[in-house]
Amino acid sequence: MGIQIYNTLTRKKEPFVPLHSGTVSMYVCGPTVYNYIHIGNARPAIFFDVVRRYFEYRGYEVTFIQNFTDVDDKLIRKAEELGVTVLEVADRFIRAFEEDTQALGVKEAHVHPRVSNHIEEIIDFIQKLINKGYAYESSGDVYFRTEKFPEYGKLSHQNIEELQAGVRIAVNEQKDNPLDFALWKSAKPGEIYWESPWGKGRPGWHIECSAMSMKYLGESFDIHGGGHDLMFPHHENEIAQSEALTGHPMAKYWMHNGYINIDNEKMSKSLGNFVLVKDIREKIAPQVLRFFMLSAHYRHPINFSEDLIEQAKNGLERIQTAISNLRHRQVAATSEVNEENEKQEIYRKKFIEAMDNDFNTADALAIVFEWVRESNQYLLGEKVSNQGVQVYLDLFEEMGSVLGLQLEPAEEELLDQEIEALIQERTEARKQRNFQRADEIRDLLMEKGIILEDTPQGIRWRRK
RNA sequence: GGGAGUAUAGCCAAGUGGUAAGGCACAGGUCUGCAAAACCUUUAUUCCCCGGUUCAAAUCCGGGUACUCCCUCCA
Repeated sequence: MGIQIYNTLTRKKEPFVPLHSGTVSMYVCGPTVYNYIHIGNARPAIFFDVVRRYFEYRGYEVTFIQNFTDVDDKLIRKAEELGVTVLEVADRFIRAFEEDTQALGVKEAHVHPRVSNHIEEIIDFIQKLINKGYAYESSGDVYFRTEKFPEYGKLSHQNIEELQAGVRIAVNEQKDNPLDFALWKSAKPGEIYWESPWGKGRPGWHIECSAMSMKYLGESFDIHGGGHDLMFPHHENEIAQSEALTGHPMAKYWMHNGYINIDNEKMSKSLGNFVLVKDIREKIAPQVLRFFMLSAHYRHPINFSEDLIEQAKNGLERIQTAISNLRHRQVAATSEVNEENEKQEIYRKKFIEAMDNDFNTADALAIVFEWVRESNQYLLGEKVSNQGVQVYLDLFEEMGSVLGLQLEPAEEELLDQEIEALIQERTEARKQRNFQRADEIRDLLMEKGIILEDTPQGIRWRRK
């Protein structure tokens, strides 16, 4: 079957056929860097990272571009607030973005183009649109003439008449038509600006993605991704700009991820319920957040609450425990019999089948859990070999790396001597069937956050 | 007004024509000195409601109901 992708443009799942055999070019709308990212920003970051990893896993050479919007109204306001320049604000929050996404296990994009570094390309793009009659200058601003582009609305499946009827914004006198959107905005006094044929100003929001994707990926590329809310008007406008200029489809597949609600409510400034990644990282392991995000289909909305995070945490722990069970047995395993390869192949196929189906990470995780059961059952059997254990570990590693999940428990740091001594003492006590003392020690260590387990292969411990 | 989406067990969540995955929680059992971990078993005659198509529907069609999002900056 191969990889199937749900394409917003056609509203159907389609087989993925790359523009250029063996390669995938993708562009994902990145954040406006005026603040720390919240968990709503984390969803596309994590999800499209999985898309990228999966393509790589399937042998494609991927070029992954994600922009930073570093010039816009929100940045200008923030800069005033902080008494620094717009670009200093951007630098600061780009660093924060990198820290947060790195913690979430997101691989770095190949290029993170910034608007402020691409003004020349943007001006050039706009000039060409004007030359072709798709844009017009109006007292220092430049607008895109939407009625010149008959396909306007094809992505969000709305037609121009209905859009016009629904326009809620105050009519801007500069525009010929309320649906026209800004390509270039003239600078107000004191604002950051660049020189242009239309005077001092800065790019409108949508043009950056058209200009920068074209620069790095060409006039047509494979996949354009972003949040569901960007579908209209942002992506619609990108299509209008790019396709008006080039006459070719901008992207072949458009992918949109669903929203995150907090306790069943939309995240919004007025409700004050924004959850920042940097804050949540202090309370829950980033891996748990990542696991949580991947436990539902990317196009469905998900709800965020403490209770659901707790569920995710416990689920992830089941997988990690299975792996440490394998590690624990690895040294002791003796039998040389290994009949697990066939089983591994079956589960690998199931995993690929799940991911092929429009990146169904929820299904893929279900396969990981089935592998957990297989693994635990294996360890229960008579014939456990190091080779067999390795077969289980290998597929865990393989699936984990596609999902970007660190399934292997973190390297256990050494216990301090006092605790080491207590464990020793307890082992002795158990030998002498002094269970009272043994239980005492176990309780004591439990208070220190260390869980002791007695296994046929000897005692083992883990942190709570 | 226009567009899009969601409704599946206590909770989360796949499945989109062939007779309900997986996880969390809960209960019983096995193992254990007791635990933990693990394994086994049980847990939705049924997928928001009402009609229809079909040998067969959670899945398709029609009509409702509820909730969410977009059309204004937004992931």
